[in-house]
Amino acid sequence: MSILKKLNQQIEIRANESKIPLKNFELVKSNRRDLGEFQINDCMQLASVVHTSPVVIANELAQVLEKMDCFSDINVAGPGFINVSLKEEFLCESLNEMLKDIFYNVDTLPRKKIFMDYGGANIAKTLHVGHLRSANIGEANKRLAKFLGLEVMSDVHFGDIGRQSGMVILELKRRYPNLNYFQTEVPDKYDPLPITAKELEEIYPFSSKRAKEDEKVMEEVRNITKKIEENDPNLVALWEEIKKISIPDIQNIYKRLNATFDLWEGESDSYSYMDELLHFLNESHCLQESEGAKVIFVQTEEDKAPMPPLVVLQSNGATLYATRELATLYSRIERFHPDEIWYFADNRQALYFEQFFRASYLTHLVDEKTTLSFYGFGTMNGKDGKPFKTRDGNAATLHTLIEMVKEEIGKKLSDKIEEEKKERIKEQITIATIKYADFLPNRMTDYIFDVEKFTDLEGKTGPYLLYSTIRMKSLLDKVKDEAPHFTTLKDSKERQIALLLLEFAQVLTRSFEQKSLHEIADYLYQLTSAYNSFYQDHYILTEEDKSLKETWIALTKLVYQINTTLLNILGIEVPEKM
RNA sequence: GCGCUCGUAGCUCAGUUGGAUAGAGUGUUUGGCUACGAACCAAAAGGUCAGGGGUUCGAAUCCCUUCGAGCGCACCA
Repeated sequence: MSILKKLNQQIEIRANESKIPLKNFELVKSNRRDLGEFQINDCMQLASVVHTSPVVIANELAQVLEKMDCFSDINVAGPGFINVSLKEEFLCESLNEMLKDIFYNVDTLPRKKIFMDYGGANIAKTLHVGHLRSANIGEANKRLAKFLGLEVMSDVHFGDIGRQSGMVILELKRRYPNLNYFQTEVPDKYDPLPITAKELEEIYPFSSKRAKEDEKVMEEVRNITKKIEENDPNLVALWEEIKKISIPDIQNIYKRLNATFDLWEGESDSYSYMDELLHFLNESHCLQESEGAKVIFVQTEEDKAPMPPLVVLQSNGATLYATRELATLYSRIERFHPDEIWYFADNRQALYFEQFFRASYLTHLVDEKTTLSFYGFGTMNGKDGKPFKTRDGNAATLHTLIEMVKEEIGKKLSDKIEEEKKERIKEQITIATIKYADFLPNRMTDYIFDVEKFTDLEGKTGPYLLYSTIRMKSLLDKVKDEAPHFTTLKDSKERQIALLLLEFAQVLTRSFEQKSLHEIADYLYQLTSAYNSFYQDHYILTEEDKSLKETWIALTKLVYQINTTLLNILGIEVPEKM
């Protein structure tokens, strides 16, 4: 159990023994550092429960704390606040334990199996900046969950079938009508595809625009889409070829972003479970006919707003996104038996996921013990507040963003780095810059995509964290033979770092609960910046006071460990030099 | 129309299970490299927490209301 959690529990138990009914007690980091390191606000609320003045309760609680031997400077202030600081010995002992094993200050979780769905790239559409969030947030949550002791598994869940396939194939047919995929009989051998990944990227938006402008074209798209679904051998073969062109590109970008997936499956993989699913849904008697389509009604009496039914089969009998999602869920439950399934996607899909979840429970596709969760994230907008588009009207590709940032990094890279290492280091700093900038805002809120924000290399940025962490490493390399140990913590800058180190467990737990990494991102900056300020004040290597020097090295070592641990959770690599 | 999210420093964002004096980065002005890596450190200036009302010992945070923004609302994904 983490240091502060242990402390909180002890305080609560002892307070209860003294008839002070503290509940869910937590020491709060003080925002009045002049009065103490932690504050206790609970006495004001307790006053109305026990019908005593808050100051009287505060004084009683202060006496309990006095006996505990880990606090100093206990004082009651204002309407009933208690301010306390930690004793130097307690702080040193705690940090020494943490130095031995970082998990001394981590609250691990009971083992559970989590299946995660993030990424969501579409075949034949290049990844754009909007895909950054899903990859980053999903991957970091996966790493965080694993770090806290959960069993996790992830699937990229490609959008590899559906209307877009109809769109792309129709346009391909228009441009290359003589390809033998388009003849009626099945050829002995299919023609090689004459297109590159680059052309593929251009085809989808082109075709999509045509279909939107002309209902006849849209009808053709629907027909082709349906034919693929009905297993038309030529069209299926063609689509498989298109996937082969598209997927390596996508995988490459995910790899660059350090996003890893245990499964590289797609919506189309759900087809092998489709018959079973439809049979299951029929048996559940939840499927109803409405306006020619087969739907599941998911509205309940408690709903204040209208909740549209989930369409499972279109009027023409074709499946859609929801159907494939249900089939995918069916297969995941059957194959992996997860305790929880987490979906990471844009907030705009919130209503859809609500329908999908309700349908899943209603039909008993999942039982009540299995938790389905949707974790939405904000949209990445341009400066005009609308989803980000470049000047030519298309969304900026992730590839372009990465290369743009990389160019800036290249300009600042130290000349001392060996030529053969430069490329790799440049890449590491680039990815760190982009990822860290993406992690800073809260998961839920929309944020403005600004190239300047991503190409900024100073201040609260990825390069700042890398630079500082590398500098710590460089220092530690110079003192390898010393035995670092906390023996004294008096100076306010050192104590501030120490308090931040104690907070480590809480930061992890809160981030995990909220599935938002901005707290970890912010904590990394706070810790690093507190350390840098301390670093500037002292020359560690030449310090003559031995116990002071040992403590400072211990401090450096622990901050370094926390930094590398957290950066790793965020999916950010630390280069050896920069 | 109904619903969801939001409005905090010039800009970009934290802070919302109610706590004391609302924070950071950036930008502006200024100071610090012959000592462990200056992609660093230090200082100043910058606020009607969109407006109004309410709840209470206490509100950026909870409730009501006005204004403003974005998103979603069955055969797309």
